[in-house]
Amino acid sequence: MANKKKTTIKDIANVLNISAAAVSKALHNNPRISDKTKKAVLQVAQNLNYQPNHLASALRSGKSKLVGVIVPKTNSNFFSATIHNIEEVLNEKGYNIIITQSNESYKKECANIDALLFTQVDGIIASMANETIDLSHFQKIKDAGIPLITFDRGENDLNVDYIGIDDYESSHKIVNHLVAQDCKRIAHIGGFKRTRIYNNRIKGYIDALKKHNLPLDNELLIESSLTIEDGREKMQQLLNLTKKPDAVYVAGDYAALGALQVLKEQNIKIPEEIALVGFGDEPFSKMVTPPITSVNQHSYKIGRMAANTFLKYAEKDTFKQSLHKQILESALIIRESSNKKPH
Amino acid sequence: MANKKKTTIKDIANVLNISAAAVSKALHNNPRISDKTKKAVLQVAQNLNYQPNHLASALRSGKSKLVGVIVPKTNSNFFSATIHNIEEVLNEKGYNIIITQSNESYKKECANIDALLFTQVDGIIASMANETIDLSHFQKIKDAGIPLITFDRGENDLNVDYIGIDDYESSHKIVNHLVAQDCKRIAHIGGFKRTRIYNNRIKGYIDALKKHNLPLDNELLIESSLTIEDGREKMQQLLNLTKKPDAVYVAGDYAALGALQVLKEQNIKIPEEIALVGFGDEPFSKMVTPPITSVNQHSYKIGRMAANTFLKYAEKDTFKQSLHKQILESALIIRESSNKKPH
DNA sequence: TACATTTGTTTAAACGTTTAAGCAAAGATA
DNA sequence: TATCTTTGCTTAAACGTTTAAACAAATGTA
Repeated sequence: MANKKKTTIKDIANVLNISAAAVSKALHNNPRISDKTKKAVLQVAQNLNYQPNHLASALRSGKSKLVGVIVPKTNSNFFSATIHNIEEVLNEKGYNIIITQSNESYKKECANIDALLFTQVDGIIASMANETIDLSHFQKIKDAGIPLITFDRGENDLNVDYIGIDDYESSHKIVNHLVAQDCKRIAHIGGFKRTRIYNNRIKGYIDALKKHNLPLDNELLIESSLTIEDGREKMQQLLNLTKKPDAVYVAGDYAALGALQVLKEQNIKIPEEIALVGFGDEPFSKMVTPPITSVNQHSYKIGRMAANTFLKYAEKDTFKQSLHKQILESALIIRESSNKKPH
Repeated sequence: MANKKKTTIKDIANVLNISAAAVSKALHNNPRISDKTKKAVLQVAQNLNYQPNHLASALRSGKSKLVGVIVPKTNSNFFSATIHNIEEVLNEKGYNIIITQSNESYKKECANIDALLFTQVDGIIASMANETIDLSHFQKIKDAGIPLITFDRGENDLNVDYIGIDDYESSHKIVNHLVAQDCKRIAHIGGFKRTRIYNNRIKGYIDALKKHNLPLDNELLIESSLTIEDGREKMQQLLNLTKKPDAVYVAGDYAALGALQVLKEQNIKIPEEIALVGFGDEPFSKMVTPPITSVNQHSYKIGRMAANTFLKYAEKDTFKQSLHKQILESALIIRESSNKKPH
């Protein structure tokens, strides 16, 4: 049955013949309330199954104790794990999080921000959609006077905190590894250039090739949406070249899986004929045949750092954000797909 | 810069020299307000960048326009897609959703419920954690007088709405298919028996075997957590049997992937020596080698139905829930891993 | 004893909105 | 003309909390 009347602070006050204010203070363990009263209040609260009305306290205090999280997709291991860690840190401090997904859509991202601001969140932790170029919707968050923390996919122009790995350096690690495997024609199926992290990976790839005096061939550098399907398509495109690559570095594990699939269908030996490297270290990467070399992005640390960065601002009653990057070193996990000489 | 003062309904009223009540009504397009006033209010609201304070209106109206969603994990395609569809339906009706994940933990699920009730959500759409046996925390939701809609993982004892596929029947479809492939010793790596859906799959498996007069061998029926790792382990356990199975039906695609891995490592021909079937139709299932036969759970429809069921209650000011199941027929997607005779 | 301080509470206003009730002015009815 | 209805607004209370200010009683101080 629905619509029971909820117990309020006043009900408790009536039972004990004290004021609502006293009850509120007792519940907040105010030192000016006697232990006797506190005990009585707690007891009655329990008996009446009192549940504080968050809306009322949030309205009065101006703090909702809610933090919004915006991610492109929840069904990636990286984002799922990051969210989990954000939650763990924030729950401990009495915050709850509202997760929203943009599905890589700019429009959805705008809607998400509106919804979160509408809910009066105390801050937002976000990773941007692929589609996003214009940043004015993020400006709304800053205008609302609440902290905005970005991670993985951020933009310098926002002038806020950012937590992520060094994508440029990660590309170097990958190319270095492939060169050490005697690869000479290394292709890159990258993400969209307009997304900063993918652009950095591309830059890192290009610069690393230069460093090793490898020719930079335009047909070896392809932009992709990084879905499984697109990974297949772009791999096929590479195989259609007259001068095929001997290594392919894919900027995402899902697309790498698609690429792997195509290679196997065509009986191309991995890593002997073509070595394959992914990015993101999804759980399936170590489970497919052959296991795919990938880059671990420390979702654990990133989530915790993002949450702690928010908390830093939340404690202050006034603050000013500026571009402040916290960059973690990524870890290249070498597996069979690129390892020609196992120990 | 932080902490700008926000524009309220009163600020608008002051500018126009009318009452706050008139502004509120104008914003809600109340027929008793003149068009002239409405236009003026809208104009001023825009100029002052007025954003309604959701907390205040929610407090006053008793409706937060927020719906809580609880899932075991967001990084599964099924749940991610379901959430997306729930969101789509609810957003259209002015609701926002708060996603929380239990990570299959009973404790976390309790915490999630507390957090959602604390946030004064207008209803909760939930799929239960594997660990959950005791249901008293869900009782809290009913006690709060808000609708509870369960999907995929529910329990009859809760006496609320449930939306899901027919797990029992799905097992029949799988066994029927495997029998048609001439399989005689069909194993089942199932989920935890205490979880209703997995129990139903197990029951369906057993009854289907009986129907086909196949022997029910206890060592062929294994309980698993259905992670990739556990899938590996349980597959190995089956391979260690003196009388190996000639088909394995795994109750989840992640575990099926682990099983596939082990089979391939040991050069067992799929599907000739052992046929493999998964459950859930994760995106990777059609991409691995060989592609895994699986069951599609209609996440699209389930999400929309769950959302619409909630809306049905939300519109009423009083309601009574009871066990009401909406069961969808699942779809068996036959792929190479179990298809001995392609067309 | 007289005054100051501490303790434990109450009163009342506030947070920003919604809404029932009231009311004056304008328009309709007869 | 007198009365009824409609229109367009205002007033004031309410939602459930928090909190500054006030205050009485108890305790401490000299």
